Amino acid sequence: MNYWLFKSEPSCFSIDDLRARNKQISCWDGVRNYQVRNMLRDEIKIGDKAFFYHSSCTPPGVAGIVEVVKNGYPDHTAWDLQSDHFDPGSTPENPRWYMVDVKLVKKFPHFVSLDEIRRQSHLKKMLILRKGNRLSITPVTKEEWQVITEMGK
DNA sequence: GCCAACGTTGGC
DNA sequence: GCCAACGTTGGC
Repeated sequence: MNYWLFKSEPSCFSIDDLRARNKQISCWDGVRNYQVRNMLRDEIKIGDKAFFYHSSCTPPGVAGIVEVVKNGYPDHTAWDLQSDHFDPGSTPENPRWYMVDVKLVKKFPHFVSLDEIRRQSHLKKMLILRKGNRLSITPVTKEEWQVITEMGK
């Protein structure tokens, strides 16, 4: 079982939006980066857990935990003309983009801000802290997982 | 295959 | 709104 960090802008899709969903399950759609696509298609599996990270907001940080409940499958928003993520290069016959389904495990009682993460010596190597990191999904080590989970209590 | 121009991300 | 950093695009 692997650990991940999933970024989302809360103005677009927040942890409370997920909580409001039927069964607190949602597809994680809209990824349009090949490296992250490969993770969604090949590496991220049912039972994996991920931090739900709020980006481009004040403050940014980890809002809670989700669990993967469906393995990678084609992201149909890519062939939806109405979607912001429409991509004419992707078709049902030859899908270019993938997504997984996630289910809310918990919203942290204590939101773990980026600032707190930065100040924690055990978290210095997190990819989220690397300048210029452009991946909306990044792997998380077991130690990082445990530290942040503890901070969220 | 190079690389300049452009677009996007995301913290501040 | 700024801007650094990176990915993508497209002409050559």
